[in-house]
Amino acid sequence: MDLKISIRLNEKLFLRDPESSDLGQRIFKYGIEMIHKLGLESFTFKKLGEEIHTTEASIYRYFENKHRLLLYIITWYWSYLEYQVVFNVNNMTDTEEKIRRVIDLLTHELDDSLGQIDFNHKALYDIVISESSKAYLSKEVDNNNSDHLFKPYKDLCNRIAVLFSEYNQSYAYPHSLASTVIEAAHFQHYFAQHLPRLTDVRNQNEDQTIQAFLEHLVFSTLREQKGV
Amino acid sequence: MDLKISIRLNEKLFLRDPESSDLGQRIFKYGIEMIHKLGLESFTFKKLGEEIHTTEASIYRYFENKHRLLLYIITWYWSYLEYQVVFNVNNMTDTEEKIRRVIDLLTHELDDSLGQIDFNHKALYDIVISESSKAYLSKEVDNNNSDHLFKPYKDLCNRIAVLFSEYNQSYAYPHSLASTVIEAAHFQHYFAQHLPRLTDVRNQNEDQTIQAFLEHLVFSTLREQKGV
DNA sequence: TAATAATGATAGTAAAACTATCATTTAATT
DNA sequence: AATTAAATGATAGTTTTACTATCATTATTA
Repeated sequence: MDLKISIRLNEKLFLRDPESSDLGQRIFKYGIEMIHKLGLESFTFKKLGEEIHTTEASIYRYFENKHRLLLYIITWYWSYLEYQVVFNVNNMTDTEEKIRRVIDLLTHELDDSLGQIDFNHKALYDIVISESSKAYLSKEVDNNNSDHLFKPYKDLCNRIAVLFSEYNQSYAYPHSLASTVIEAAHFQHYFAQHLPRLTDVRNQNEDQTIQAFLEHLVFSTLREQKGV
Repeated sequence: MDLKISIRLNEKLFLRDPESSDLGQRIFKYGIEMIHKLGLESFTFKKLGEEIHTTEASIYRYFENKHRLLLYIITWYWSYLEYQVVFNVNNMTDTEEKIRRVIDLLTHELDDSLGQIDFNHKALYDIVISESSKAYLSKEVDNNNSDHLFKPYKDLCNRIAVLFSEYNQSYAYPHSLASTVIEAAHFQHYFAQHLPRLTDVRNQNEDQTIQAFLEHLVFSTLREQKGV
């Protein structure tokens, strides 16, 4: 079986679809690589152009600016992750088990067992951890939101919230808990790597510890009021 | 009684102490105002200079760049907040009550009952919500951390973690829970204002709802294992 | 009152963040 | 195979940002 699932992203994210050409795909692939290496602040289209032997101007034909490229990359991640969530949870019957699986997916880098990904997904996960909030923490948020650019994030969040509600119908904050878990999964990683006094997570077993922390957090919170 | 508590911040945050002169204080005060208005990305020292009738060059004598100014502002906030926590919790005996008070402080803008603050503290709180993570999400994190620039944040986090441990000695993740609560307090506000589908918090009673969400989260989590 | 420090005024540089133009290569259509 | 259209490359140029440097002027302090 050699099916290629391709993720269609909102057309407002780009000027020319990067999936549609070799150059576009290189911009995506090496964009991830270079944002990872340089950080968003030092990353420029000029530098990316040099790396992939094209010009600044050519890259500008695909993306309005580097923030849009970041948003595209992050959105790709949200979309793929939601797909993974649906795929993984699909044949499970137990809600608790589903939630555990979701937390597992959130705390580890993307799984490529289907062999879909031809870029550095460790780098992508690192970018998600350290740059993703910059995708929405900007003055363009409201405009971007009107253009539905954050839909994949919201969809993912909502899917998790639905599981929480399924687990405990009387819980009042399923969406807030979902977004908290998603965000916490990321910054606990970041803190473990850079500001260890803000976390109890150690470098060894980083993923598992975060997973354990979040599982405990979620199930304690959801059980508390169960049946009340 | 007319005491002026002044917060001494790490000297590596600035080139010349902004507290020490009228110009420095204007940079701080109107820096908050303008970052709030323009967002960090569009904010420049040139624009700030025009606003306060000084020159770009003069501002550069106080701060290396706008990120340092942001870090200074955010650090000021962490320090003041820790002071508030200590002050407010001081004469309480019940740990649960202390924790509730801390969550209350985290979810509301800074209290100026002492009349210490002569700048827009609503704007400061908004900046903390939408810009503070940019203070550490950069490639300079590790260097900044070596210079102890995040100490106030860590101290605050630690103080909260200690309360959590006091409440339940067997809880394994007090620091992670503390940083999660701090961060969640901010982005739940942000989501309520800009991406409402990521939260259950409404615009009315925003602060109280976030407070209720976090109290429930914290106490459920801490109670779960109590006595285990 | 002299010395010192802070600020203002001005200028300048390097890089970032774009936009524009036109030639050339590649791909699609007839 | 010839024609046309689309994508890319090459080059150049503009505006803004993010600084640094210099020197004159205005406050402070000794």
